[in-house]
Amino acid sequence: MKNKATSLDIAFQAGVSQSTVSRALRNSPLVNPETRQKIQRLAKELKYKVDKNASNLRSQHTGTLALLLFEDPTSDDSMINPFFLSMLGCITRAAAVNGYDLLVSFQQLSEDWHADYEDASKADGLILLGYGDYIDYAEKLNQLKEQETHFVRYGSVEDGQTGVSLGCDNFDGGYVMTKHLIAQGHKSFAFLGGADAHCPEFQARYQGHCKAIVEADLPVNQTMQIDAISTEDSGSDAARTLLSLDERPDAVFCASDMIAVGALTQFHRQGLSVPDDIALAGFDDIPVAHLTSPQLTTMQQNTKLAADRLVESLIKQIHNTPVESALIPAKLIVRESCRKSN
Amino acid sequence: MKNKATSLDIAFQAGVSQSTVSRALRNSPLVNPETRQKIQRLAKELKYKVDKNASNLRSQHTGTLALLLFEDPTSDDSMINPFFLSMLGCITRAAAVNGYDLLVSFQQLSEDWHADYEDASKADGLILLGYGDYIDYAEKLNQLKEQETHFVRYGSVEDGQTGVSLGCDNFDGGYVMTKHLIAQGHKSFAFLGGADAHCPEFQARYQGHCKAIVEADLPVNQTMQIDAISTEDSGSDAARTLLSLDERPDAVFCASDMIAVGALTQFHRQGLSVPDDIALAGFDDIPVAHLTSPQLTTMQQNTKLAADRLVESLIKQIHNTPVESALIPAKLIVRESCRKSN
DNA sequence: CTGAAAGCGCTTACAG
DNA sequence: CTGAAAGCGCTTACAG
Repeated sequence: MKNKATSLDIAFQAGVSQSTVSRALRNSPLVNPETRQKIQRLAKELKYKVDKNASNLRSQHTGTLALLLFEDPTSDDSMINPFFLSMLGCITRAAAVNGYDLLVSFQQLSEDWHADYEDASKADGLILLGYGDYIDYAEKLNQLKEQETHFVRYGSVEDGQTGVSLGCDNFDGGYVMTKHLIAQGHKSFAFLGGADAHCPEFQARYQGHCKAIVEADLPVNQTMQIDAISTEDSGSDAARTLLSLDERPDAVFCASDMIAVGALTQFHRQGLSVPDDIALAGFDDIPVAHLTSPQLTTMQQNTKLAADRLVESLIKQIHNTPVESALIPAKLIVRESCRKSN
Repeated sequence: MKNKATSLDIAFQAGVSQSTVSRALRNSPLVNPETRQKIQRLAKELKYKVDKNASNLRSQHTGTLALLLFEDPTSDDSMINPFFLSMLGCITRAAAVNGYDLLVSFQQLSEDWHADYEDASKADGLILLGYGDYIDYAEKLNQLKEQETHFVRYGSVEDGQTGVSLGCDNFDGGYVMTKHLIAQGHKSFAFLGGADAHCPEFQARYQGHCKAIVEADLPVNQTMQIDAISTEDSGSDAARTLLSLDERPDAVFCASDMIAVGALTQFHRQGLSVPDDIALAGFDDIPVAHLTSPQLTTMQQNTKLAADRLVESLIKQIHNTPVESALIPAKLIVRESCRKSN
């Protein structure tokens, strides 16, 4: 980039002041239409672009949003959870549509994330995305709040949380899926996925799952809840643990599709047929879910809708419009992996 | 963000000049170690962060890289090609490792991309990623060059291209895969994917494919090359067209895994068994490739390696170190979809 | 509607 | 090793 044109160059050529150039370029009504047109034409000719650093510095906002993606430290380094990848894609688009740039950052690499972004005047607001230990990061949310940083979180939505969160209605999702499983005639169940406060999203799915079982007067078997994080390997391990137990459930509900995919591989490896020997359900509806064999029945999270809401909510906060946390419903997608087993 | 601390606040509390604070914070050797420590401690206490806009404006560089992702306008709006999604993830990481921020942008939304980023002083350099009509965009590359914008492109690598490109060795990839198919005993082939200059990557894969066939003294059948873009639907359509022809090939080589996945679905729908009735191979090794049934034999593009190289090359250019275009080899991943059919 | 001037918060010669 | 000063390229009161 040599000899970049500045607003002064344009002012000189247009025979007006630099202030007028600045106004004309931002379509201020305070400028004569003819002057404006002349200036805008000149700007195009000179390939002039407003220097963002200068304008941001002066006006004290950035026109960019930052997306902080947390990753489970145990997850495979080279592979990002496809669900978040999909969210990332949709958020990028939503930000662009609203005229914001998007700064993307992975947060395994910096412990100081809570301060890094807005403090550095890089972004007007933050989108927080990812699994990760909720208990660890609840405190950082308080710091963000204290600094009056604008942020939205995608994740579990509960009363008393700091800041605004959007998230899938995990409890209802777990409930709906389990009702479906019961309606298919299944009577005993396993749940693959961590189900404690460290991972409140999975926990809510589990609680919804249990509610449906109890409502159907079926027994909840605690030993059938096996921890797993959202990776194929972890799902596979959990499935192996499950199959080593004395009894085998009719249906296995996995806290995420990644877990389900891992479990499916394990079931096949041990000679079990899905859904004939054992039914299998996931959560998320990631792109692979309809490509596995059998195709996976799952609860769909609408990533495009979620991304739009996230960006909208953040921009409202930036404009000081009050916003509230909200739940986004998940949708049951019935495919092949849960057909009645007898 | 209220009352944000500035370097002046620190200078005042430390009893030194603002210049010294600036130097101390950037670890300049020109500052007394004790003074430096005092200043750095103070900065931490006050949660001070350097204002990027101000420092970028003054020093005339941004510390950020911009990733421009082109998309095939025909592709499904809500779904980004998983191969590029994976690249996006790896590039984000690679940028972070090198101390750069990453601005992500989808380029269906702006025709003016060639000017938008570096000109606006948003980024020190550009990474160009995506399929898209090469002929359309070759000219824009010239504009970038003319403006002395730093950029790297991921895509086809050919002599006489403007700027520096990194890319998979598509020709060799097509060749290696086809040799494998031949070694499995297959004698007649179809190729699913566009094979003209608008999509030079697919074209190169096709040319490598043909070379292997010719070398084996087998006939190349032009009617068996069926256009497709890299989506499931397009692959499925191409497979349908293929099956409507008079003869059926032993093996189908798809220009991408997405095409292969679509083709697989179509074959199953028409009652064909893969690989027993027809062998199927892909290209990319996207995450679903090992989850289909049968698992897909494919040529793997190492996205992590590619991302590292892309970022490295761009940073070198920013530092005015000369860099060259280069090819990254693809790796044959043999799975189940190509076993000999008899 | 327009211009002159201040100033956003830094970095970096320059002088000591 | 340190400080005073200039200046990056804008936006925005302020005065006309």
